[in-house]
Amino acid sequence: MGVTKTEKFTEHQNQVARMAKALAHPARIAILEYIFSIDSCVCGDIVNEIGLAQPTISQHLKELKTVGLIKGNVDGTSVCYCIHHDNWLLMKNMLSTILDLDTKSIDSCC
Amino acid sequence: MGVTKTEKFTEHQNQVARMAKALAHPARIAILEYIFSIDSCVCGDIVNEIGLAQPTISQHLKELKTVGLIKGNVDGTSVCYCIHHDNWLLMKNMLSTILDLDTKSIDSCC
DNA sequence: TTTTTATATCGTAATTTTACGATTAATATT
DNA sequence: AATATTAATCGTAAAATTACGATATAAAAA
Repeated sequence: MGVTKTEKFTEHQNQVARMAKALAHPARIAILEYIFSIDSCVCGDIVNEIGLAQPTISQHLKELKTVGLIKGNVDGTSVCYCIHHDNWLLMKNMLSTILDLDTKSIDSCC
Repeated sequence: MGVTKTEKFTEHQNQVARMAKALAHPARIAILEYIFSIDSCVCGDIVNEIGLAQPTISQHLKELKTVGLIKGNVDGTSVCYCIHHDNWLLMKNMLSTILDLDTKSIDSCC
């Protein structure tokens, strides 16, 4: 136990959940907001911005990179991160398939 | 360790993460999609629809209820669940504050 | 070349999440 | 009243997540 039973659900349901999971931690929200606020690549100062230890930030960045929401390229000793805009849009579309289900439905009870 | 350092982040960042977390499991996505598909209350047959044990479903329903995305009212021996439309809208607005950040930004590097 | 700087990875502890059998609680049926 | 039905709760195991010190890696600066 402790394992999500992925095989019980559709590929789409698993992907939606996977995207939501990437956003399911305040540190990752803070990181993404910060990168957006710079409006270009963030080189080096993410660790200073967020009040967590460097390995922890590195771990969160890795998760965001793994799901494809950000991309990083090495620049000397530091690494520059920025939003992967194409994948961000894919993520939004993915999430909106569930988020926008309420536009079609009308309160018929409760 | 193992605890999210909530105090390091803004109330808003914590709330966004909390909402995303509610959607971060395929079973909960499946449950929500199913309730939407019925377009009214779902009384009793959620467990049959999703291929997980009854206590597991009950646990997921509780989580969705705790964040306010669904509401349930007792009807005899069964319980009817439906979407909490007001809160669903609040959740969408909450998430869109981060999801829509990309509309303002232009690729200036990477 | 040695030292500094910046990030990633390793190892690990604490906590949370996921899952489910067993049981309880509450109502409906007989 | 006894039984059946349905959902919640309890207890617990397995796994995943979060966090960070220590260390490794890699490039820049001295």
